[in-house]
Amino acid sequence: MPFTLATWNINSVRLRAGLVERFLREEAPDVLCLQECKSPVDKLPDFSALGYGHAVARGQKGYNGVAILSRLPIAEAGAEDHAGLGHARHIAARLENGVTIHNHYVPAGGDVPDRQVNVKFGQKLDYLAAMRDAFRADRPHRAILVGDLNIAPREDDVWSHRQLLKVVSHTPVEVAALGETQEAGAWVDVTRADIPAGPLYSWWSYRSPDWDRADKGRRLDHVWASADIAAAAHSSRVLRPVRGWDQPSDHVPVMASFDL
Amino acid sequence: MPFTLATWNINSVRLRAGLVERFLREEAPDVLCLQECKSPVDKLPDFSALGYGHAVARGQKGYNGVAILSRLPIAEAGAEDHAGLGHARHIAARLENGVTIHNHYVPAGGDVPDRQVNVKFGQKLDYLAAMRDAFRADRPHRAILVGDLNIAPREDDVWSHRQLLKVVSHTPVEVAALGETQEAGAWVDVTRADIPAGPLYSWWSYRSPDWDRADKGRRLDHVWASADIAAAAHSSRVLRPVRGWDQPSDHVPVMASFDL
DNA sequence: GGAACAGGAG
DNA sequence: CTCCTGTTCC
Repeated sequence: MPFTLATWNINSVRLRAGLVERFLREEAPDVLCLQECKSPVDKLPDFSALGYGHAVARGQKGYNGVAILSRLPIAEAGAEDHAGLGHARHIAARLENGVTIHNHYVPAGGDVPDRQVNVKFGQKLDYLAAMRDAFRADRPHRAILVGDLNIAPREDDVWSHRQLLKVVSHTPVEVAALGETQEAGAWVDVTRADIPAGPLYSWWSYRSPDWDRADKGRRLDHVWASADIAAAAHSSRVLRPVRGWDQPSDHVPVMASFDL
Repeated sequence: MPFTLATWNINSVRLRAGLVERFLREEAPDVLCLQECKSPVDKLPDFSALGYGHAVARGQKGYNGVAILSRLPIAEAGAEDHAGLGHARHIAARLENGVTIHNHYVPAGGDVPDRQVNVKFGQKLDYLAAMRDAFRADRPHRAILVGDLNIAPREDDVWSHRQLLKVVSHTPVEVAALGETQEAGAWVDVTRADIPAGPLYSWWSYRSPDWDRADKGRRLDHVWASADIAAAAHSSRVLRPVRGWDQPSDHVPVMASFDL
């Protein structure tokens, strides 16, 4: 059975509940994974009227927060606190079709790409290492991993490879860490399998007013599939126009479909 | 020559520049006095395109701030720091027709109506005493005093006289202080001269979502005239519907006309 | 640039 | 409840 899935760093789900509604109405994915909800779980907006009667979430007061909204029943849910940060950065749901969805919000990592002087950068690397170790211990099957991984791994995932080599999100040490994580789970980058080459961004800073023309984007949001179901993936999309909606998130949704 | 005047505590003039515009278009007073502009003077919105080419203002960063917008030329402006609080709470303008307009934002006075335990209450009484002394020293002529005086003096100026007797804005000590100030300048309460009896409110708390139905208002905003021109006043109005505008101030405009 | 929080004020 | 000012974080 085919299904479609989306991931979106919403940057406050309560402030942008209207945008989420619009997206759900227009695109109607079977599953939407959100990051940076910035809301306690008991204050999350309710999207069940739009058909998303199945949901799991982890939240904290002003930061982080992840949620999975689903039109399909959720058989089981789980969450992990990778690297013991005490942050709401991961939630997982197994659907009744046997597919497990992991929704991650990897730490942004601060400004300075040096764990000696910037603890947040260390936490980011630790988080990625914890993910890696988990996949080594328990090889994912029939699994999809999505989220804001806060790393743009490829040269064509950023507007300027050279200018971003020392900028957190595109440094070689981060790209290597993400590569290890991906390899540990034998994850296939579904977006890049479908759209193999060329500039592709899912995030544009708020600091540039003319984001569309300047186009200084990065591909921070990802859809990965475990090797056994990767061939079922198709129709990947990065919904750039959403960045132009009223009062937008700085991230746009990334989607994929699976014939399972 | 007849002219109309309005006073309005706008609670951030930059946030509500659109409401001010709407009010100026719909009511077109010759003079609008604003309080709680909450803006440095150099960042005030410009209303000259609507015909208010004459303006004087005093501002400070996040608090207080008063302004007089006028369609008529301003001959002279002045300001006083009553009670030496260092706040932008008063500005005056003499129009070319010889009328002097005083625009006041009297301190709110905090929660506890006791100057021994609440310095803000003492400041409020001191401010009113300083106004009183100024009027004793210099009896106003051809003058109009408007503003948010933060006192509802009469029983029918509040939704419940009994329930507000110990609430700052309607305590006997404040009402007495306001009375002394009024008497010192022989000021006539123009609004109550025109609308002699019955409930009349210019402010409804934000804290009650259903302000209109509950109607727990207070008349905190006033238009006074010096005795020599009081007879020229007429057509007083309190623009209650403005409280229902989108993103409103908690105060509404109070207006009066003068045939001078 | 934008959103969260805390703290002060109304 | 809704401002403003800071601070932190992305």
